[in-house]
Amino acid sequence: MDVVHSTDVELVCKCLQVEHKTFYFDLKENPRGRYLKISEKSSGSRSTIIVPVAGIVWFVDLFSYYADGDDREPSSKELQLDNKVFHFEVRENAKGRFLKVSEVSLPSIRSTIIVPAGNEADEGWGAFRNVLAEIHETSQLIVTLPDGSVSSQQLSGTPELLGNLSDVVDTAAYMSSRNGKLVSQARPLRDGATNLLPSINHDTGGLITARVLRAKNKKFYFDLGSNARGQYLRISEVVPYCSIYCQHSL
DNA sequence: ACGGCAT
Repeated sequence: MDVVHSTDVELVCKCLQVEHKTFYFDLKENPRGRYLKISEKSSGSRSTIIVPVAGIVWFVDLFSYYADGDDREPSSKELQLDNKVFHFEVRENAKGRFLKVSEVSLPSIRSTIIVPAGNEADEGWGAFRNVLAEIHETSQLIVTLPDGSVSSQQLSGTPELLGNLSDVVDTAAYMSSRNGKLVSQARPLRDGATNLLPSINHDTGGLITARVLRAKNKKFYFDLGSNARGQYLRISEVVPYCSIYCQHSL
């Protein structure tokens, strides 16, 4: 199924357990752009839809609509993006209510995931919406630079900063070990987090102080390096595998 | 601990 020798870079990965199902969210990037791969795994079987990055915010909106469901029966929705159409449809069977999300891309390739409604506001559709919203926010924090130069980005009003921070750091670790290119770091507004970031001093030609960041049970190493293509920041993490993140977060 | 969809 999956292409083993993929050149696509993983920017963010999250997973969500709903009832007996596990959903995997992978924000990836290749030269054509970014996309979100959403997979569901249930007792061996697995299905996947691919959402172009521009569609994530619409998915947040649509899942909000279904999760916040007022009294009347929610209607089916369609979302057209690039060359695909996504169909959203609420159904019910003996096991409960669920949302069927189908992707149809031409010529006639269809894939579907089934998202259980869940029993409370913060599970099922609501939890799904929250994960999508986090990924959307994180995607905006991550900037990949084609020329390998360092830049920092001033952001304001970012909630849940530490959660987003570790996502960004994971990305940086992956990208710098892969091709030596750089990922800019968002500057958190929360004091505790700000102090842990490497400092980039533009007055001294972008000198970076190496540091170690501990977040939860993870450890990240920040090191400044340089090669023929310029200066870069290497950020290493002890356990860089997506599947292990998911196990930890469950 | 499911399992839906639909080929």
